[in-house]
Amino acid sequence: MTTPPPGLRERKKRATREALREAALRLAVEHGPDRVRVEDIAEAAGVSPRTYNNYFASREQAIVAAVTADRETRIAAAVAARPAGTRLADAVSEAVIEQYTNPGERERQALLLIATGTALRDAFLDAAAGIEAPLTVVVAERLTDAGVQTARVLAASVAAAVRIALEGWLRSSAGAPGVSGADGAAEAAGAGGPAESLGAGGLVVPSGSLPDLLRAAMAPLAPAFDAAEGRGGP
Amino acid sequence: MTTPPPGLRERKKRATREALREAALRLAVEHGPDRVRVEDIAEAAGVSPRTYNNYFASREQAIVAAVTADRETRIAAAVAARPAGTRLADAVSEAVIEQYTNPGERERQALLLIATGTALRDAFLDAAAGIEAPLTVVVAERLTDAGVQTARVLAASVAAAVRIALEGWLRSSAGAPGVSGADGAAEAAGAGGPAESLGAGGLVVPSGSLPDLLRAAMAPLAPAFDAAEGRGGP
DNA sequence: GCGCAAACTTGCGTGCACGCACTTTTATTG
DNA sequence: CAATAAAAGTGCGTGCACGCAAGTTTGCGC
Repeated sequence: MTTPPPGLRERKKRATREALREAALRLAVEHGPDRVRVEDIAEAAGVSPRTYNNYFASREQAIVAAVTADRETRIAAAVAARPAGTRLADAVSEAVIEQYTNPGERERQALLLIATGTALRDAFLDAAAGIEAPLTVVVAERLTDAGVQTARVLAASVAAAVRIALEGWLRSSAGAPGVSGADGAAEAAGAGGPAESLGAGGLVVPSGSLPDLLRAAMAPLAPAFDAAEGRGGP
Repeated sequence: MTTPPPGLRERKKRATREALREAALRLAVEHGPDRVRVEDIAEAAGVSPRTYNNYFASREQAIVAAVTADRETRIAAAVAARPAGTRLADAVSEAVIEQYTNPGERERQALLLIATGTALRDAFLDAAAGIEAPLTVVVAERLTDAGVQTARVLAASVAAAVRIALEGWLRSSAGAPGVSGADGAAEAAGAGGPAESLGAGGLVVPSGSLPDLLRAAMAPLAPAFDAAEGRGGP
């Protein structure tokens, strides 16, 4: 029903994607992230440069994908796997933390690489937004009463919280610009006054462990989940 | 204290930015969004093409900025203007709706233009994320007990809710791809099954008015704001 | 007024994203 | 198994984002 035979066509696609991912990561580690051209990655994967962009929309996405892989769908699956009676807020929170808790050695090396430059960092944070769509599906399943729109908002809020936690986690040696991790649009406003003072002052958890940061970031959303589930107080 | 004299340098910058914005919008309306090159916009604003990118990171940003302008900072100001006793959730919600409720004729024309293509739509939604930083500041002011991290998450959630509302609002004639409006990262997951069925079924508010959509999108977050404020039940 | 330092602009060059048209490969149907 | 449809890969051309290293303007202290 799900995948009778995966189909030869599909296998080739996945193989190509994985080849590109790994080639991108390997070359980036070997020569430094800025000294790798798309042409090199494509060649290392045995494919045309043009084909590269059929798989990844930006150069950084390929590198980041080597770490991200299909984390999003696994999070959704992990949420769906929790028993039906559990508090949705807990189910989501634990599923997310569980999937972001990896002692993988290769991933740690990749993350070190990602933390070096702004471009890769942004791509990594953008990739984290990928959990929104799968999360919306599973959340909507449990919130049949509240409507799809509520599920959308809650899933997006979780994605935002994850992004914030990751931002805080990556903020170690490099000076992060400000509060928001969004693209240049914020700068266009020209306000640029008090935001820095917030970003600069490290009042909150200088650099705690990632699970703790994730838990702390998602905690404020729990009441919203409870209300959507119909749980009044406790 | 805020702006003793704005300074001649700053005035020129703002003038250049505005010239670029308006030139971009005018040319896009005249010749269609895809038939305007950066070179044309720069020339119309009397500036070098290279300088254009010193003000806007992408071609679409300039066009969108003509509508967005400094809406973000006005939202923050509107929140700060509410009396201190009001429920924070209401203050934020009303401030946002207030700033997105404009019967401006020129803006309506621009939004019609924006809705035509995918690129402009995405840029517009991205620009909406610009409210996050200013919102974080004002929310953090009122939530001194809960900590800055909570303010960050709540502000980001509001920004996400606004994005979702705008997505739903723009979904009229053009077929939107799915649930998430994020960039191509979601597609990389390969899940792509149930998400479409959610996006396709227009169960929730076929195309209500924007204020209603915004209100509905932000409503699920109200319990989170209440809890952060220390308000137990009501 | 004078000159200095910082900020803004600009030309140039590089790599990249992506539309279009075309070839090659895979899947399906009679 | 052949014919045909669908989909992925590829070459090419265009416009764009952005780093770098000048050139130019603005602000400020003397």
